[in-house]
Amino acid sequence: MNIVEFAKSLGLSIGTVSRALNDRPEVSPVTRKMVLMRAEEMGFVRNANARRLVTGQNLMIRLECPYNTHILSDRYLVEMARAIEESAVTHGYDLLLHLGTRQRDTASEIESIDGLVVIAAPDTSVADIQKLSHNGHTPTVVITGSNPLDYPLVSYVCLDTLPGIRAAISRLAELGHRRVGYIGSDHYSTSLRRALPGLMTEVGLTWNPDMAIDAGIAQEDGYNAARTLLTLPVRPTALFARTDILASGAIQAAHSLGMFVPGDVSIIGHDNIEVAALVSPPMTTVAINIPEMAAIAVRLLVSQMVDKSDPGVEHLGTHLVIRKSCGPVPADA
Amino acid sequence: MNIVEFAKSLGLSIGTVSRALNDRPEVSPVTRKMVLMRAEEMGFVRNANARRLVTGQNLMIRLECPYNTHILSDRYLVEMARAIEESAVTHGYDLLLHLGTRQRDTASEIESIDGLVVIAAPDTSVADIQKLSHNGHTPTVVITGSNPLDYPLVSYVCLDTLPGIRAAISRLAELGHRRVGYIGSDHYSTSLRRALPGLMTEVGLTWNPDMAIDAGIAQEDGYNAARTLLTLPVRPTALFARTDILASGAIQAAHSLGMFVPGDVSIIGHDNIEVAALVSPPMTTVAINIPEMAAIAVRLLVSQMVDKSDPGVEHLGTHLVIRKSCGPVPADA
DNA sequence: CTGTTAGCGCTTTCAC
DNA sequence: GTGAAAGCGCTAACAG
Repeated sequence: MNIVEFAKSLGLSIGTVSRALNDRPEVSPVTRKMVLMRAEEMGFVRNANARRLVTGQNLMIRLECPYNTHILSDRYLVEMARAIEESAVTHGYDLLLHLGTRQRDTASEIESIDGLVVIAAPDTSVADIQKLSHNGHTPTVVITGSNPLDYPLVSYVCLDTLPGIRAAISRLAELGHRRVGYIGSDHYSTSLRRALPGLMTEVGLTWNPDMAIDAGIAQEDGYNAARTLLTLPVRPTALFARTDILASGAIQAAHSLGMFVPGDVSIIGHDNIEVAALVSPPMTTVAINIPEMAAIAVRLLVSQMVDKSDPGVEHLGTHLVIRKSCGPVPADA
Repeated sequence: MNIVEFAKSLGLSIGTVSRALNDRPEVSPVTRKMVLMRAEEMGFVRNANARRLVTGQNLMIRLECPYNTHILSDRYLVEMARAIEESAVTHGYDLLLHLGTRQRDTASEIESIDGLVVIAAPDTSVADIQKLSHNGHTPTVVITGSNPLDYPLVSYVCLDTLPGIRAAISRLAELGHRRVGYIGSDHYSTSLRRALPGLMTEVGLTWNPDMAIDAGIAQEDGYNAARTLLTLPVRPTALFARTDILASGAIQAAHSLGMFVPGDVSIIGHDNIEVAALVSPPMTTVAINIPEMAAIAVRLLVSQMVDKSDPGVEHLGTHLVIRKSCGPVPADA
């Protein structure tokens, strides 16, 4: 059934019906109510494609995820997608999903979306963003774990991780630790590596470059790095790992050396992915406020799409989640 | 730019251009090549909404996920989404995402999709499916961890979990275990509870109803159940948990009792979610072939959408993934 | 407040 | 093999 038949069955013109359905002010309350009621009754729904064609609005945004989600982890992705969808829906938008599995040119649907949310991976480049946003012609917001890219035609939601990391190592200092090992990943943040010495001495820890290892991204990398650190002649009494995955490897390494966590060594992770709460012991870690990140992203995007405002940049902090993987420095250390 | 301007700039009629772009046979090879080339050059892309309107094809399927993903876990969801997207894209379809966060009536977009993939949760009902599929009017496939629902107007992809579970406990028997505890979840499968006694005695284990606990779904439930089982006067030497989440709780329970896994107690999970590989020790578990499940789902859906064939039902098995949480029965037990 | 009508951009007959 | 023209179902501008 289309609007013509529907209008006919009500004895009204299609114009009136359309106005009623669109909640326009020019239609009498009585008529509107009647139209709405009968549409419900008869199950009449307007053809979305015709509406999109004539209005030029798709009410659809695309979520573009990196293929390789390493850092983000699946939990991150699902939570992010869920939060973005929620925000999008409240603004009246639907969510189209690209999980990065496709080869073909995405240009084929250039006009089928109103905006784009890109979840950036560590290796996302300016060229990627440029292509995805069609040189900035499609309103776009990029969600990144670090800093904005050098491409000002799109919006950015960025993470300020330093304060949260400072809180993490500061907690270790309060627990009496002095020698804290760092299991890093230059893959994600070379800036942290640079800031770390200052950060550590600031909170009262001793900085020792031999206790900072640039591991990779896999759990095994964390395992190996932790084995190295924990078998040092003068070993660290606590470890901070740049990701929970690395930290979970570190926990396994401690166990493999017959050490208890947190009895013999304290461990802190970063990201608060699902695993963090499920490992044994549950992991103290630095958490990202994903719903807020998503809400900010959608807000930036909507203001580009609807208000035609310029792209913007917003920052967001992290916070420490305390579980059971940290304790006081062991007496014999 | 629309097709009129584009055609004009080529000195052709819109009919010819349209035919060339649609790869119709009636157009001369020379013309076709020219049209395609210039479209690329000039960046001309046809308006998707106009095409959808006139063809009645949306080339879009919706993925409907349960809000509460407990069992499925996020990994399951992401992998499933990724696999479904991949299959969908090879068939030319895009993926619309509903993560179950919305309240409003989905009827508003009834005609904007060609088909629907529903990931069923344990509590998904016939009424849910009926509503989502618009009484079977929208081609639909339901992916379920157990059996088809009593609603034959849609397709189903089902999991045959029993053979995989049999393989799991059979492995425990081979390792010399006799007393195996079961941490179940009637939430997911009451059928397993019924089949278990037979299964256990079949593979050579002793069946003892006191060693079967109906836990809940949270990690803590697995923890509590395992504490109960492992402090029995005559305790089980191995545990099989219905989900990896429960199993991860069981590992923590063992640690809390000063037991080593697998030295003192062997533990097997089910589902092979991300966590399974990351806990300490990495968990032996029963795995689901998610990409295959997704591929089957999309195939069933496409044959409904394109070939107008009737809904079907397909089954799929699971397999055991051996990691490090199982070992021989301890000598003193 | 309501009815009439001109498109939105495309596909697809129907002529030639 | 190509061009002309009739819609697809809707919204919005224009009359009344």
